[in-house]
Order: sequence, then structure tokens, then C-alpha cells
Amino acid sequence: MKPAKFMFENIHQYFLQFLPNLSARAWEPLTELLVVKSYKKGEIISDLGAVNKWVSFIEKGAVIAFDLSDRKKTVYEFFFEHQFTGDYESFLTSRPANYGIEALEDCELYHLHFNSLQKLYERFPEYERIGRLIAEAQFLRVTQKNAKLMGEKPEERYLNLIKEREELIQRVPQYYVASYLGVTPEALSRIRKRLVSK
Amino acid sequence: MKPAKFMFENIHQYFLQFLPNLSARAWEPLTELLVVKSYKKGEIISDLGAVNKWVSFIEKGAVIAFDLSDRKKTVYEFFFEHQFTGDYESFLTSRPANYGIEALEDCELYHLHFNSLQKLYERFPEYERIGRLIAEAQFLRVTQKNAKLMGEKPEERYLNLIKEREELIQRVPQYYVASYLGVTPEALSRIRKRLVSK
DNA sequence: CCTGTTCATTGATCTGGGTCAATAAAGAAA
DNA sequence: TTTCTTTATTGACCCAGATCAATGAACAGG
Repeated sequence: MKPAKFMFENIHQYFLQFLPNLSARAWEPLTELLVVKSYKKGEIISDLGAVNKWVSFIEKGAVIAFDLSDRKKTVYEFFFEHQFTGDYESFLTSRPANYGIEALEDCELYHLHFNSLQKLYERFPEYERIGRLIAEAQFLRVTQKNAKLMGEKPEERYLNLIKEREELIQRVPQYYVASYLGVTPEALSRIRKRLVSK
Repeated sequence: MKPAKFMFENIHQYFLQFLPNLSARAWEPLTELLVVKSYKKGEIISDLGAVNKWVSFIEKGAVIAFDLSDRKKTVYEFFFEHQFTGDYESFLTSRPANYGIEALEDCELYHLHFNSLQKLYERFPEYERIGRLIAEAQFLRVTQKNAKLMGEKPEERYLNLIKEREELIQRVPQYYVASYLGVTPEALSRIRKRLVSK
């Protein structure tokens, strides 16, 4: 394990992105509240169906958020190191999670509990602002994803995925990519075939 | 026009939803900053392509947010009275708006300027919290929309729209509904035909 | 190294939505 | 009312993706 001093460097940077002048006075209490945990590839990090009380910063590794409609695993999103993950919807609403979170690779996560976050909101208005900015950023992410879902056909979505998230294609099995694009593995295979012959 | 005293009742209620103990001290300055304006059916409220500096509360009427990909108007969302509208994405990022806003019916709107809102954030931490809660709510709205886009076929989306937003079907021309569902008007017409024969 | 399992590809067939074109119905304006 | 325009429906044809089934390729465990 890293020396404690540098341990939370990445998550600190993450917050500084949103609030460059985050005070040390507000920052340090957060580190006390984080729960560090490791997961093996394939391990379930957060269960679907239960209320999710945590948001999790990915220090290392990659995870998928998935649901189980039609009895098959449908990929909602991939998350990689130095991002937050978790069923934010369930976290915010205290309703049962629509998504499960599973380790795609060996992972190290820092978990923050809902109650811990509320305490931070109460004690430091700075977190209220970070919370707003992060919620806004999440809104933007989903909005843009939406626009692409509506406007693009599967083939275009795949091309854009290659262009915009090249490494994702490398790190993620193809049938998960297919699911993420909203098509069957067979269809993605054919899309790829069609594209090479162009 | 309504007596000033009751004029902002609806928008006040809207904020109270998010922060029931919003102080009068914080509330009153907001009313000073709102710009009241009326629009005729078909009128453009907010231009696509320009940076959008406003969020707008719909006191009365209905609007659509649309884009113009492929040279045709594509409906992104419908908004009705007692909701906020506007290209929130452009508002947050100061990038050119991807969506235009148009009056579907005669409307009365209360506009709040970006700079006014920033001033409120600085003066009253209460607004920082409301801002966070609203951003979170918007996140939830687009997340749920997303899930439906991915998981449901056009026919199911139409059925759910009837179930969940019945009045929308009444108030909105069918070709806009089709666009909103992500299909052509012809396809929606056939979906409807298929459904009656069931 | 072999073996069983998981993942990817290919083929055959079906279907819902796209597109183009024509008509019908509904609304708006005179 | 009549007329003009906008909106909705229907038909014919095409195509991308779904589904089901079979085969190949890659990979992990022993």
C-alpha cells in the first residue's frame, strides 16, 4: 500500500478539478471518512436491488454498471481509474439500485458513505458547491450520452466509441461493448466486419 | 397580470419542494432578478447555436426543446407549466446551445440570468444547496430517460408515454411525439394502428 | 499440454422501422 | 362555406439488427 501521504493524491486532484481552491481544512476530514477496499476481477462491488449508500472513487482498475432486464446482463456504463462510480441514482433517492457494479479488472476503490457525505455538506459549504458541480457534470455526461443514443445508429455509435474511447475497446470484452452500444454481440461482429471491408 | 404578491407563487413552491425551509431573506432577492416575458405559440424562446445565458420557469404554457440534426427538427424534450426549461447544458458550460426552445402554446416565462444565479450562489449558501438538488434531479431525469431509450423498443416507449404522460399525448402534435420517441411519423402511425388491433 | 468453457464469427430467416410517394383527414384562413 | 396548408395514414420496397443454431477461436484450469 502507498504511504498515507500520497494515498489520496488522485481523489484530491479529482476534487481540485471542480474546486481549485478547496481548503486543506475541508479536505482532510474527507480522507478520514474514506473506506479503502480491493476487489478481484469479476467480484460484485455493489448489488442491484439493494439501496446503495456509497459512492466510490476508482483508484485503480475498471468496473461496469449493469442491469439485468430480460434476465441478461445489460451494460449501462464502464468506469475506469480516477473516476467516481456507483449507482448515483439509488444513492440520491434511497431507492433500490437499478444497477449492479462489478469489477472488470482487479480494483482498488475508496468508498464514501451517504451519511459521511451529508456530514460534509453540513460542515463545509465548499462540499455543497463541489456536490453541485459534480451533479452538474454527471447531468452533462448523461445528457450527451442521450443525444448520441437518439441521434446515432449502432454503427455510428461504434465508430465514435473507437474515436473517443479507444482504450475502452482494448480493455473490455466485445460482448460488453455490444451490450453498451445497445446491440447483440452478433450484430457488433457484423458491424465490425462491414467496417473492415470499407 | 397577477398582483405582484401572488405572481411568483408557483416558482416559490417549486423551490420549496427542494428546500422546504428556504428563508424569506434568500427568497425575496430572487424575485427581483426574474425577467417576466410572454411568447406566442410557435415563437422561438431560445436560439440554437448561441450561448444560452438563461434558465426559464414556465408559469403558463408548454415548450419543446429541439435540435436540427439532419436538417429536420428533432424533439429532445417537452416542458410544461411549473417546470424549468432552457438548454441547461449550454447554460452550465457556456458553450453554444445544442437545443432551441420554442413555444408549443402561448407561454408566460420567468427568466433568470446566469450572472444573477451566480450572485445568488455567492450571497446565499441556501441556493448552492438548491442548485445541487436541482442538478441532481435533472441528472435523475436524464438517467431515467436514458435507461428507457436503451431498454425499450419504440412501441414500448409509446405505451409508457401514454401511461406516464397521458396529457402530453393530448397537447402535442403526433409528429413531435414521433420525433421524441425516436421514430418517423409514419412509424408512429403504424405503431398506433398495430396497438388498436390488439 | 490437453480440455472444457467462454467468447467471437458466420449463416439463415424474420421483422420492425426507414424511405419515398400518394392520399386522406383535420385545421386555419379567407 | 370553400380553399389552402398542415398533419396523419397507408402502401410498396429495402435494410439493419434480432433470433436461433452451428462452428471457430481464445483462454483458463488442471
